[in-house]
Formats: sequence, structure tokens, C-alpha cells
Amino acid sequence: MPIPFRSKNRLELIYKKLFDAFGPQHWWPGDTPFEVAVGAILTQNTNWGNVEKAIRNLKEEKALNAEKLHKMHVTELSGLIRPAGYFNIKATRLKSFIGFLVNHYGGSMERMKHEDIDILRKKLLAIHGIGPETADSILLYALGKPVFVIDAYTKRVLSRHHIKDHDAPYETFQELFHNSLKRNPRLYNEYHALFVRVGKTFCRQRPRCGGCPLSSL
DNA sequence: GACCAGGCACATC
DNA sequence: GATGTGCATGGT
Repeated sequence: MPIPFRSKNRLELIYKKLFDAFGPQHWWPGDTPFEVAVGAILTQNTNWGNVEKAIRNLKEEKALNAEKLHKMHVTELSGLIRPAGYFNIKATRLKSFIGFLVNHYGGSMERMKHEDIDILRKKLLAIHGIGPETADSILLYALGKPVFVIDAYTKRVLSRHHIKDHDAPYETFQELFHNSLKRNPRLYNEYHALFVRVGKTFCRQRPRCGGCPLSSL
């Protein structure tokens, strides 16, 4: 039987256990807010190592900026991001995001950052190829907004521990964190990164629970 | 050679 | 509204 903690305490307990076990994760890997946003699109359903190869290609072309990518033809872009997989789809998605960034904020992530958080989230979700996880990754990791990112690992860990049904809607997972924890971007940053860490290490589709810091929950 | 990875849009029922 | 499918590379 799950321990009958109030959900607030349970989420705080999980965070403490993960942080004690793994320490700070130093997320998101990326030199600039623009690079983080590009990485958020490239990593959709894809191993991060492949994304790094694609980003390296963009850097070698000195193309990791809004102006250059906005001008670049989509087929050239898809060639550069090929290692990230789904390269045709992702090239179109990148172009959509960058078109939005250029048209609404003059290509400036800093200007985008000043937009109201709820309005910006709605605008991001209206972009073709940007769903809730990608939008929230941009808000949290590129712009430092207090928005919790729900991904496959987060869902898997919480459902394995009977905290929430795996197939519950994205927003209800997110509300669990927003209602239980301080709206603190640094906490959300670290916590989500720790979910990915424990997910990669132990809570895979075929779980390897031995040694997992959450096995005593 | 199968399985897996930091989703999303779209078709179909 | 729920369920299934296409998109693709590269590491284990």
C-alpha cells in the first residue's frame, strides 16, 4: 500500500530523496535561451545524445541564431538536424517557432521573456509542432518561468508509485506540482531534471528498481 | 536485430 | 473523446 502522505508532503519527500541521491543536475544543457528552445524541439521523443549532434552541426554552420535559421531553407535545415531523427518534421517545427519568434519579438528571446506567462504559453501552444511539454520546457528552461515540465519519465515515476494514473491529462499532472510546491523556477528546474535522471537510471519501460532511491516509498 | 529515447499532429472510429 | 499511427536517427 502507498504511504498515506498528503500529496504535498509526498512530492517534497520524493524531491528530497532524488536530490540526496543524485545532487544538482545543472539543467538545461545549452549556452543561450535560443539554444535551449531549439533543443526543446529537437529532443521530442529523441535521445539527447542525438540532439547534441544536431546542435553541433548548427553551431559549425554558425546557424544557431534566429536570423540565420529564419532565412535558411527548410531542406538545408533538415539536413543539418538529421542526427536528431524526425528531421523533416522537426525542421518544419523549428521554422514555425522561429517565424513566431521573429514576427512577434523581433527574433529576441529576451523580448519574449517579458510577455505575460499565461498568454505566452497559449501562444506557444498555438504554434504547429509545439505541444505542452515543449512549450513548458521553453518557458522554464529557456525563460526561467515557474512552470513545471511533465514528460514521459515524470508520468512513469508518478504512476509507478501510484501517485497519479499514467493516462491522466498533462495539465492534471502539472497542477499536482503547481498546487503542492512553491512556484519556484529553480525548484522546478532541478526537480524535473531529477525525474529524467531517475527515469533513465532506474524507471525505464522495463524497470530496474534495485538501488532506486524511490524504492522505499 | 529488437528495444529505446526529455512528443506531436492527424486519421479514424 | 479515445485509440492508433507516422515520423527517423543512433546507442545499448
